[in-house]
Amino acid sequence: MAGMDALSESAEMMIKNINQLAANEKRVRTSDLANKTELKPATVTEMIQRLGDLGLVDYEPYHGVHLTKQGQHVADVIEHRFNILERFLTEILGVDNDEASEVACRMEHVLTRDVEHKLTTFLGIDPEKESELFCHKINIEEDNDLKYLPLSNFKEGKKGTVKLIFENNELAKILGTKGIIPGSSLLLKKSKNKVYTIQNDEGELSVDRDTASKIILQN
Amino acid sequence: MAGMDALSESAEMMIKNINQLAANEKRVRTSDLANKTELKPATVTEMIQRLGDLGLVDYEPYHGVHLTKQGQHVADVIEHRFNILERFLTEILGVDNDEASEVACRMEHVLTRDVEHKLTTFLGIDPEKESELFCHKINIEEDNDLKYLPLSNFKEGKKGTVKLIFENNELAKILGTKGIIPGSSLLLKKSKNKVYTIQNDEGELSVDRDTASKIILQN
DNA sequence: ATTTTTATTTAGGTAACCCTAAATTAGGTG
DNA sequence: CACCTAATTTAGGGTTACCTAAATAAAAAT
Repeated sequence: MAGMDALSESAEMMIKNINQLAANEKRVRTSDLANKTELKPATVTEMIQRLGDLGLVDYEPYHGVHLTKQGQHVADVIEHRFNILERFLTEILGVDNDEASEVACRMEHVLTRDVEHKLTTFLGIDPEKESELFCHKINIEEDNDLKYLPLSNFKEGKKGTVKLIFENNELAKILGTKGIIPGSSLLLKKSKNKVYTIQNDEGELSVDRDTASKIILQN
Repeated sequence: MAGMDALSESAEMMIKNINQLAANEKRVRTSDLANKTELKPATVTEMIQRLGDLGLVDYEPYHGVHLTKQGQHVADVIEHRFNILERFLTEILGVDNDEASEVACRMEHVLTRDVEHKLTTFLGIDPEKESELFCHKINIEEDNDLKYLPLSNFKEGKKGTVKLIFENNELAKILGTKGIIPGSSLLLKKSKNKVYTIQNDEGELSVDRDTASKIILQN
């Protein structure tokens, strides 16, 4: 592919903003971008010219820009990374929304594919839903190298150790009565139609995907 | 304070490298920095001149640099952020060492104090040890806004809900028999001499700091 | 102590990002 | 359709962060 070098943060931000404004209008105008980015129009023109040269946007002087297929892909990746980071910061660390948004917006540019992927699975996001939502296909390949993994992303027939259980107090209690507590082992017998059938010393039970996403295992 | 604007990533990296080389020699030479950073000597000279103007290094032409108090503080903050990020990436996400190191090295420049702090407490690091290790005093103030918090960083007399229990399988089992499972409530009665005395429906028990750092609560 | 070698700095150049001010184009108005 | 206004681009300037090549200072060697 052409232009495979890493894009600058500024360039990625411009693409992100073009993508966001493109929701309203087909061709995004220079002044709208200037407004959104708080840059001067002249600066925006310069940037989109550069992006045009890189084949990331289709730029017609005096008539705005829109993302090329390649540019759209970049936008989707950035968008996804932002969402993942923001969720991690707010849901797990408890960072307040504004700050989480700002920090995520800076971090999104330095995430690698692998870290993004691992963070995604750590958050227990359904890969299917994910690709719907973010238009960014994540290849799930082998996750055997991931230390912590939600049950929802576990493989059939795989055995793991429960490391932690997220969120739902009721849920945790119920699972506890079935021997599913941190430290215990379990086997994922079947995952079919979003129903996860697990087996442990005390027998078998099935849980839904939402529940499965809250049980974090080590494989 | 003078020069309170955010430093560039390049500037922060240079300070970090000066600090690391300073372990061997008092005054760090241009060529050593050039080697370590893979920049040309002329570039290094230019950078350290800028840092000198900012009061971050003490620069004597032809005789190398060393960090000023102010520069040392920047180095300590960066170092700490790097360590925290690296630990999170390897220990929690299971990212492999080389990639974790690289990503942490990029992310360290965009972490805010608050996120750094919350990540630190999330990892269950003892604030005391931390300041020894990293020479970077974290003010622990109010952590009431943090959703997830290890017992080791909980306040005496505070009640919380167990959200998850990390790592030690044996430990989790034992805690489980005492009613400490995700979803259950507990009260931290006393934390003294690194012994944490907790109370719940089933009675009282005491745990050491290491154990306490593995019990994550929601307050 | 002078010379040679090596380290360092200065000088001058490029590209990315930002700006302001001046030119230009597009699009609506009379 | 010529005109005016608002949007846009071009021209020209500044800073940071890199570079190479030339000059200079320090250190080592004879």
